[in-house]
Amino acid sequence: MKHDLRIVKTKDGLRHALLDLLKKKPLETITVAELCREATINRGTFYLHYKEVHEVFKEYLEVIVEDLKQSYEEPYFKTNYHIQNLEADMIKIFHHVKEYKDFYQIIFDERIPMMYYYLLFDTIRSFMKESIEGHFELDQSIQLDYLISYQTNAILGILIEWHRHGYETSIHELNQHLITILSINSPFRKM
Amino acid sequence: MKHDLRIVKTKDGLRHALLDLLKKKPLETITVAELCREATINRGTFYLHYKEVHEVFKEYLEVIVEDLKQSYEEPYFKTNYHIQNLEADMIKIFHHVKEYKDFYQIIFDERIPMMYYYLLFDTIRSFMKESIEGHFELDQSIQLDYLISYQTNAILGILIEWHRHGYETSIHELNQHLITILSINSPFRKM
DNA sequence: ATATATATTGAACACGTGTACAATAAAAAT
DNA sequence: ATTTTTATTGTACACGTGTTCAATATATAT
Repeated sequence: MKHDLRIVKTKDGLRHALLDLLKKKPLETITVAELCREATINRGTFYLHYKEVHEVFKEYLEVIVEDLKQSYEEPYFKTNYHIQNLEADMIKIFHHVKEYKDFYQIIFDERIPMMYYYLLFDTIRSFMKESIEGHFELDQSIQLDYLISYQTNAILGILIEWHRHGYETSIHELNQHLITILSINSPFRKM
Repeated sequence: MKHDLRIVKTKDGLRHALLDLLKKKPLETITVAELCREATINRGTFYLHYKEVHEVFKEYLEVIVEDLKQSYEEPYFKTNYHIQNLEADMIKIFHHVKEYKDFYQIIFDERIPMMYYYLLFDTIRSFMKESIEGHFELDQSIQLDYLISYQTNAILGILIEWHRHGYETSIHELNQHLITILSINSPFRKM
């Protein structure tokens, strides 16, 4: 009753059709009508399961976010919050983004709604929270919120820059940059 | 010949109508047809000047970005790149965002396209570039790109967190958080 | 003031959107 | 195997989109 084969078939058909269309044209130009034509599925049926094309894409994204979580959470010895740890964590994210480059090119596209960015932000933020939490004794937890969002978005800033460089920078080079940035990014360190 | 009154009147009418509609409903739900009805302007005329509703909103944003630039670039004694400077710079941005809170609530809305975020990113990034450039002797300029984007997006991370807290955190408190973050955010500093 | 240039309008078109409904097909339940 | 449930389909509707075109209105230029 919960896994009606008709529904599964419909959703799979739409997902498959979207992937095919994405090879030919950008996400923002794909209409519901076009997607349904490609999938040979009635447009009314689409609206029984989704509200917009984005929701179909979002299902792919959830798989990718799951991969990001797993690649990040794979067991390794977590010592304290220090630079080597942050590097090790981030290099995993770089690998993941490179692997799903085609999707991240869509996510960072300027025509795409912020929701995807926030999905990525929240995912990485939860890792960052794990890494940071408990390592500082702060009075108010609200301060921690700002710190974590600061750090999370800083990393996303690197991904944005990577995106703008067409993902041509190698992961090794990115990691070198990260080390440099983290070493420079000490405000009390006079130059 | 360059300032045809008819064009000015049309554009003003559309801008005014958009502001009125924004008081009642979110940007993403405002259609071209609706905007033109509100402005009593033919829909065909709209398409002579704009491609979508976003382009009308973008004209407001350009005014706001101009204010951001001016509030940031107002003359003050720039010493070196150190924490006090970064604070002074950022508190100006906080003030500016608070003043135009209504617009930033739209910009950070999850349904809105990334273009507005990037517009903000690029604006702040140019300030950050000024602040940072020349204070570090780096071999390749590409490294600087990543550093600047890292720092810029980190600040935007604070704004995102502010947005999520409904802009209820006071500017004074935000600045306190920033000081704490900058003091903590030294990777070589063992806790 | 008149002529010229052009912005605006209204109408029409093909296509997309979101919804509703009865008819049909295909699944699950017995 | 038959019944029951429900997902899918086809059709229709009002509305939005983006474009074209001749008619009109309103600027600018002389």
